[in-house]
Amino acid sequence: MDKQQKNKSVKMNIYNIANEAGVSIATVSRVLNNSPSVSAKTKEKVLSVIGNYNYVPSAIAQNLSLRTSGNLIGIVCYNLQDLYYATAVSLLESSLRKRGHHIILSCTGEDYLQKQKSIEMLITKQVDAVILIGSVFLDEYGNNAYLVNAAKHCPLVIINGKVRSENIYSFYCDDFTAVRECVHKMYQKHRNFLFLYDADTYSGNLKLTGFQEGMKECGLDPTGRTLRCDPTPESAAVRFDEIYDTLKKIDAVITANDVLAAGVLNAALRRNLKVPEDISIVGYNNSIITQCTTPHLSSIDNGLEQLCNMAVEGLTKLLHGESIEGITMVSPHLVLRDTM
Amino acid sequence: MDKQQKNKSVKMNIYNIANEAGVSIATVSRVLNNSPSVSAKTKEKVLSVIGNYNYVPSAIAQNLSLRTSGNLIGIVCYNLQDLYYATAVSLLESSLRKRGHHIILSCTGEDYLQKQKSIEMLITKQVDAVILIGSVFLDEYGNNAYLVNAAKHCPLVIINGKVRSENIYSFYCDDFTAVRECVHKMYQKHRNFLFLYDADTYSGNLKLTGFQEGMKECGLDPTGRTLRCDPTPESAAVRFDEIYDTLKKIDAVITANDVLAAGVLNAALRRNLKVPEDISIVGYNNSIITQCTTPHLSSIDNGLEQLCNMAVEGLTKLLHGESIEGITMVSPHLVLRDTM
DNA sequence: CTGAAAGCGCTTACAG
DNA sequence: CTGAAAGCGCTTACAG
Repeated sequence: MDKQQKNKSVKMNIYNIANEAGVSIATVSRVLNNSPSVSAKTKEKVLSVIGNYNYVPSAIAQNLSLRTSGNLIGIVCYNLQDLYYATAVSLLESSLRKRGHHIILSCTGEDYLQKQKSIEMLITKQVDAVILIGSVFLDEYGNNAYLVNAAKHCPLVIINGKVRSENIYSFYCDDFTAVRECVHKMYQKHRNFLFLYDADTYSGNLKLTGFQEGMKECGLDPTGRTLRCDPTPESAAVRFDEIYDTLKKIDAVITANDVLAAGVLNAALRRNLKVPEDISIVGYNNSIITQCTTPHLSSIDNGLEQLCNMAVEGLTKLLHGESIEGITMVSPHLVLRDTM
Repeated sequence: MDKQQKNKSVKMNIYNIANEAGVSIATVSRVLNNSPSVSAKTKEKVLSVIGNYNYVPSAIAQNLSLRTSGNLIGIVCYNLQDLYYATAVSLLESSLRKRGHHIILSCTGEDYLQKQKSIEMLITKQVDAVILIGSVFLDEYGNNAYLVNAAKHCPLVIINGKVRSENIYSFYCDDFTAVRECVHKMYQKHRNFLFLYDADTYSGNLKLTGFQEGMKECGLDPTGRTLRCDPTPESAAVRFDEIYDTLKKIDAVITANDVLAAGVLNAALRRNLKVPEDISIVGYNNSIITQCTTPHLSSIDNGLEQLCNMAVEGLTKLLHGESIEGITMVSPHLVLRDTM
């Protein structure tokens, strides 16, 4: 057999290797697993055959045989093109990889059926746990049954969602309070508020209701002052422009993320408004976008890194048989820059 | 056995189910696979036991038994916190998921050893293929041996990298020509060029050399006019400021991505430069950042979506036994907005 | 329509 | 130090 052929990608298994080396599969397995009880000579021979054929044992079969898991963690996320989720997945991935886990990733958007399908697939793949990021949506009957059901197979970790049920662990950011307090703070100088958002996620709703509650507490009426737009700066700018005159000169805007805040800032500058003198703008996520604009955006930092770290730490404990709290909350904080 | 216990998460296997239903595992398997040759009565009985125990068969074991693959595709990417890579992974994931594949994700940064480890892990997990995004780095000997080796096990698809070898398929964007032509275009009005970049990836180098070549063709000396900075707007702004006076009023800046362009724009505005009258700025990636700034950034669109689509299409063909080109190139184009 | 048996690619007691 | 055998959780010819 010439070199050319040896390197051919014929899928080798342990039987082929054993045959070629003139030993039993048990022996091949032993050298694969560095068992001390193999003679140097045999070991060398087997190793050379393995090398020649570029043989790599199947982790799948090893796990089956050893009754061990594949150290797989499923991540189901809402939308990876949103920097927030991308950052979350990135943080989780690196943290989990350091602990010897591997990631199966699925992005599902708002479609709960797709989400359900993804979770079922992950369970089928024997994942040790699944992590949902900002992707808790109700099913057609308005409940979380599909999550409760999934949790019978492995722990479910939810980031920025809250489900109280057996074997489900929620980690979320108190966006409600953050926005509510932000309204109070802005109320010191402003009266004409506007809230812009672009998604009906759990945390999106916390922000929205936080805004409404804050306004009411300040004796203001939130009606007509919460607007949904598409997830682009342009859409935010257009919505802002549409409503600016109607609502008698808006002077305080909070947005559900920094991209929308940038859009509002653009529209405000286009109108020759002075920021923050004429209008204050506060974004959300404290992302790199805040530093891409002139002036830089003030933004609410939702402690994503902390959230992800806590989630992975919690998950690690669970996988080690320890128990953890069902619900963990992180407090966000306002980061002041130039737009407020 | 009460309901409480039934719902307990005892890992069931096909033997337990068969026992409980009073049939053989073959029969259970048949109802699992919807075989027509099971009596309605038996089927019902088995199904009820399966339901009671919330049993889900192991796809791992099924694949082993059927000698089928798990439809797993490995994705190794450089840095998911960079919007460019996040978008790439998102596009690949949704496209692959539609075709019935699942994704194992690994983010490795610049560390080639980590990259190698990730690729080996993926092969061990029996992936059908691995896709590398912007993450081709040379090993300590300055070569790609670890990739060539990996390609003996499954096809390697490289996005924004170029490796010519058996079973390796490269899809890249002609960033060299894009930047080179951009320099020529800017040369119509400008003479004082600057190029800012933040990573030594393959495509990063294409952009860099495209800039140098373009300048030379225009009779300009690129020396000292290419600067590396950190991947933040602030770092870009600082580097720009440092060099602005030294280099006698820079009036044309090209950056390796939009974040850096935003940083330069900030610094320029801070100096009260008029954009684009006093200085033109062109970013790269045509990301959402371009629309977050005032004025909006002109940017080179590297056709990421097209690249990802072509890669997945190519991969699908490969997996169906068809053959495809080893190297595929996509042409980027300049998108003019307000900064040039 | 149903079950016993062999097999997927591995590992590890158990003998020798 | 080495091999034959049983087992991981499945599927599917082969008999009946």
